[in-house]
Amino acid sequence: MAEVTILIDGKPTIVSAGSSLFEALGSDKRFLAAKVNGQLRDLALAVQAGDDVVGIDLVSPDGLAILRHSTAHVMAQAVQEIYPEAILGIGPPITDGFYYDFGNVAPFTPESLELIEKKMREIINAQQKFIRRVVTEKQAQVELKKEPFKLELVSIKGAPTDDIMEVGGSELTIYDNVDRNGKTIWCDLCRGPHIAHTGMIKAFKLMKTSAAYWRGNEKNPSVQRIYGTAWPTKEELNDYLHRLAEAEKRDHRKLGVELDLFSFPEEIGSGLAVFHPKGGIIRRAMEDYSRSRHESAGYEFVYTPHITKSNLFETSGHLQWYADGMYPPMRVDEERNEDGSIKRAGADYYLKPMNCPFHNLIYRSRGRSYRELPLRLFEFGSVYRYEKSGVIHGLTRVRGMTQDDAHIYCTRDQMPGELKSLLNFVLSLLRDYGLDDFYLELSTRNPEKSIGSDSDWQEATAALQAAAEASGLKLVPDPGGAAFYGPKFSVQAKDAIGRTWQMSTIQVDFQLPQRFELEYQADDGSRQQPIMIHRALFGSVERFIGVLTEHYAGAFPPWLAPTQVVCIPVADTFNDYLDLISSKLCSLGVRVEVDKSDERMQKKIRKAQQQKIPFMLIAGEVDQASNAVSFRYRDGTQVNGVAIDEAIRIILDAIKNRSQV
RNA sequence: GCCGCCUUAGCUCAGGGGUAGAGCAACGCACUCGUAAUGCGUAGGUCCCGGGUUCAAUUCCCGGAGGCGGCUCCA
Repeated sequence: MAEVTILIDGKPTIVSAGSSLFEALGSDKRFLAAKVNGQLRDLALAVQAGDDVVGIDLVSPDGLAILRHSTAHVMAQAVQEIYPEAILGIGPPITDGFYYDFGNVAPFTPESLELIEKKMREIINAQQKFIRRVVTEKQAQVELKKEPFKLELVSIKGAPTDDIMEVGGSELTIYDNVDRNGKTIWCDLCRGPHIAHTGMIKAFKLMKTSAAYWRGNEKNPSVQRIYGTAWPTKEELNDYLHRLAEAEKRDHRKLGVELDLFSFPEEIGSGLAVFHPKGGIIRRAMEDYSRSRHESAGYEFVYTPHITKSNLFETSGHLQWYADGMYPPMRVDEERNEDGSIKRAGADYYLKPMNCPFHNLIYRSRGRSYRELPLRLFEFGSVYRYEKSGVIHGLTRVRGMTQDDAHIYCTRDQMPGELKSLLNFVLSLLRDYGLDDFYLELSTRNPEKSIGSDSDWQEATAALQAAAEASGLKLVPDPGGAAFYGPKFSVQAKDAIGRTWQMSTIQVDFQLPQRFELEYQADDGSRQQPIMIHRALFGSVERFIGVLTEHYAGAFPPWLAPTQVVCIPVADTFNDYLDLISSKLCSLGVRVEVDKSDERMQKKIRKAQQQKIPFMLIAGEVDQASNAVSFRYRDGTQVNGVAIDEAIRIILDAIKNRSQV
């Protein structure tokens, strides 16, 4: 038999001509696909001389994606068996799972998901093979005549469609699902690759349903989407479900209720939060620390109103660009005659969606000298944005929020240095709040949604890029993601369970200085336009509290914790002893309570634990006799017999150092 | 804004065409206790709001508000 040489994992290997990839890879069941000359292929494909082959393991990212994509196919097959009228959209793998879109079908319900899961299990048990078949465009059109979405995909083939799994590469392929008797049960247009047969799906679950727009466009018809997940083993599926449950436990909306931090009273309106006393303490501690850091970094504090006449936002351009995102105006001072005609024209006042126009007015309230630059104006500024009802989410997406907003006015020469030191400032402050895993995203110009000269954009983008690179952090490009007036980078932070949150944004702006005709007098006596840098560090205070709540799972470090110390007497005869310690702590500024309720001490511990209070100080006869207390921490560890002075020092140190306990 | 689901005591949730229940929390009494729930008792409801059907609606229907999961959007 003829033999050919191929590369396996880069090593020349001799295999018999016509071998499948599966055979070439030693019939190793760990592999479910292979990368051939850089392209993912089915294992059933025959090797060609000179092929560069790498086996794709089930546990690799590519392997998981293939498994999930194949599971999506099985789901689509199940859906069409139950709802024959359903037409197929697309079904790609996504992070931790997959989805598939269907047209011409009523919304799925939890009951229909159960039916579909059951049908999927039948298909999996039948071990149907995925067989790849190359078709011409004509053939595909004939075979898919009942699948209008697929026909649309066939017709756009050739356009760069790398992100669509159904078509791509140089040829059109259909995958047939074939049963043990060789009969084709179902087929789907797909570029593949797939697992060899459905029996390789060991663990899957349908997760949720949603409506979506065909090809993600609001103008297109709506499709019904089912999300699912699939894993190599049942254990991994269970681990994944467990991770989801853990994430749910740290949901700040849930913790906000349990810890009595904040709420969203229906009476006020959607997306508008109130902070309760305990949430208020966290907020004040955060803000106070931020203020003191800003003060030492050379910022000046300003205050501006929440509403303004429309002309300010006409000057800034917001009314032209973002009127949809603003609350509608209030018309004031209008007077009408008896016939309803206008006697005196009123003025439209708007709630402010941004602080920058106000800061610009402060800048130009008098002449400015180059000696004043960089001028750094800081404000905890409340802004209101009319977010669509469907996007509002706890504290992370609201209609009313407080930005820790600053605008830095500087010369062109100062800009690169200012950006660099700004980024360091931002990162150092975020670290103090307990976030320490970052990367940066650089959002550059969207030509269709922006104004300004190319050279300005290029200069600003280069300065941002240089500052970002100097930080040594990973920089991810976000082409076209910039706001209309200038490029920005944003600091993305990873939380305790690895989720990323967009935190600070740093944005360069040539436009507003021009629109507001901002000037300074340079050292040669000429009048120059300053550059403006916008930056919010928390993004919004509300959102930052939401993120920190989830990051810490409600167990805030002592400096932020609403109650820092709770004193628990073993019996109420020790109340007075703990009162003494508590009043000492209190006089040192510690937020401390003595639990004098009628409960047993175990119950008090449980209560303090549920409130996630950092320090429990327990005292009974043994402690009192030696002028000591016993510590219990949130993780259950205890340190007994700590002398009172030492205990106070431990608590004060943790607060002062902003350390976690 | 779009699609689906949901809304019953402070919280978590059961129930169901004949005006309602549990656990926890709250309050009271007893218990005085060494590291995550002592016992007993009391009180607590416009069953989200408005309209309709019905002898009767918290329950069924329509509309609205709010929430949840997605989609879309995110200066």
